[in-house]
Amino acid sequence: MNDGPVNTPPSSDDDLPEQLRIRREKRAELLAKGKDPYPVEVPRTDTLAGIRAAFPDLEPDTQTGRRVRVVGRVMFVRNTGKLCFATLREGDGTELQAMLSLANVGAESLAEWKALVDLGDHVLVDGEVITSRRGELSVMADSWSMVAKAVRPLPVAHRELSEETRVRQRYVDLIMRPEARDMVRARSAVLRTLREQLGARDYIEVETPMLQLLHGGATARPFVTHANALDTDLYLRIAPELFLKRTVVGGIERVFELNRVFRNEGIDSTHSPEFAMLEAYQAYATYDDMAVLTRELIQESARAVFGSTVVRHADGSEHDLGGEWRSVTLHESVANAVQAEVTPDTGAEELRKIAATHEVALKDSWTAGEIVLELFEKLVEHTLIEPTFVRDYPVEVRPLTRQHRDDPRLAEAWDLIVFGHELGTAYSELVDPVEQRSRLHAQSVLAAKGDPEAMQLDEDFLRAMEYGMPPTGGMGMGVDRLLMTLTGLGIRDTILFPLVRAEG
RNA sequence: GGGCCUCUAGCUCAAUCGGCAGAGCAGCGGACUUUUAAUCCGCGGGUUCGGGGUUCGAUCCCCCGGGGGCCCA
Repeated sequence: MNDGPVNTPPSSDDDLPEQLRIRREKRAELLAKGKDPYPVEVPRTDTLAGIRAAFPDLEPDTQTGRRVRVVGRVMFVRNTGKLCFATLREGDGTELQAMLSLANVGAESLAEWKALVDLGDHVLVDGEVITSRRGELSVMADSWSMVAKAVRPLPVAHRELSEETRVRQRYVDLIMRPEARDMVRARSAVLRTLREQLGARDYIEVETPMLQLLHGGATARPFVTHANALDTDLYLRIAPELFLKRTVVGGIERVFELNRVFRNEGIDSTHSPEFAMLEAYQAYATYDDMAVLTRELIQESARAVFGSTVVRHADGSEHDLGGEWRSVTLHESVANAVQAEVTPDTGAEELRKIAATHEVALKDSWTAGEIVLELFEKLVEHTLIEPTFVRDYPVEVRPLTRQHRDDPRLAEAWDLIVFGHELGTAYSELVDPVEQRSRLHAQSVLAAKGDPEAMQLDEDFLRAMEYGMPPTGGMGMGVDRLLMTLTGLGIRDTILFPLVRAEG
């Protein structure tokens, strides 16, 4: 709760804007007439969708004899003298017309309908399924009652909702915009698909700590909180990786977690401070195996949303994510972009010259590997539109990845880039506890020097690894990013209630 | 963190050069028994994001602060 004006009751209804005051008066009038504006139970017999399905194509001016009681939110009203029309809508967006005639409901009930029902109200209509003379499938009311009075008016239905209202008042966005409702369903379909597909491959879903004594598994700035009972600071996890690896050590050979991680960093159209992450680990697998898994998970997610690997973006464009995806090494991709030879043998000095000619700013402390990664991020990443696995990163930028079997300066790691953004990553995991200790020690030195993103030395994680971790492939993928890839929308459209600043 | 744009009625937006703050939808009153964003007649509705300044006079110009968007870091 905050103390914003939303939570502060006005001193009297007189202070309210006219339309809110009038609706409150209508609520009071219902109560005065002994009619509950918010009844506890609603004797619905049929959904609007059910009625539409049962009577798909009636002739105009048909009486079915079918008596129903339906509920819905009033989206449009067309009140005439003795015959009123209203468009009712239920949760999935299905609409059905209600008709109220003087002859059927009587003068008093019709007058109350006109006086007390506003756009946005939920109403119950008891009547017969008919079609109007114009052929509109309708319920011709014998009676009606209020189901839930809306005391705040809905936005105009025929204008775009402002960006701010869409995000701050998602409930309004969901009422007004089918695309907002579609996203909720698309996200659910993707989450269900990921779980089903992993389950079908004998992966076990686990839940590991979100509150952690040490943060690790990624390079990112964490949120800090405090546990009173332990009188100690805790971190909200930036990744589940180190606990999932402990799980693999324990013999759970195929394991995944699909839940929220938290990073105390920038907020923009591609970054949210809390986001949903999938991580999966498979013993006796490599980063090549994880590439196949990742591609299949994404392609199945596309099928779950679109019925096909062809995804449709909000701008109307279509993109086929089907088939095999191309791979390129990090150094090849940079060499191609800068039109010069760039290999693991290229020295830092040479790379600095290349960076200068392409106006890429570098830090003095960076190694050759770090410079190549910067060149990739600045010059290449946004150009990779079709799904591309970018492979074999410098070992110093992947502290949890094993050295490449063919070149110890490289790590067996790939990033998956789609539409110019990183969608997922995978490693052949580092499982040598001695090597892992030395890598984390280097990270902890960086942390001691003040790098807030460096990893901490997690002795318990190293102890687990000392018991022997099998060779393992691991992958991670941002679920919000996956939804963005599938829909072409920004991250705040994929998250139902994204973080927003407190209202002023 | 920096730059640019923006904030006006319930909602979406206007307002000329600094001169009585308007429209559509929504609302209220009236007419209308087949409407589809119903239509027709009439009427209300404003802390112009907040604070300060300049001015006879500020939605408009200046300063500080807040919210939102876009671009950059």
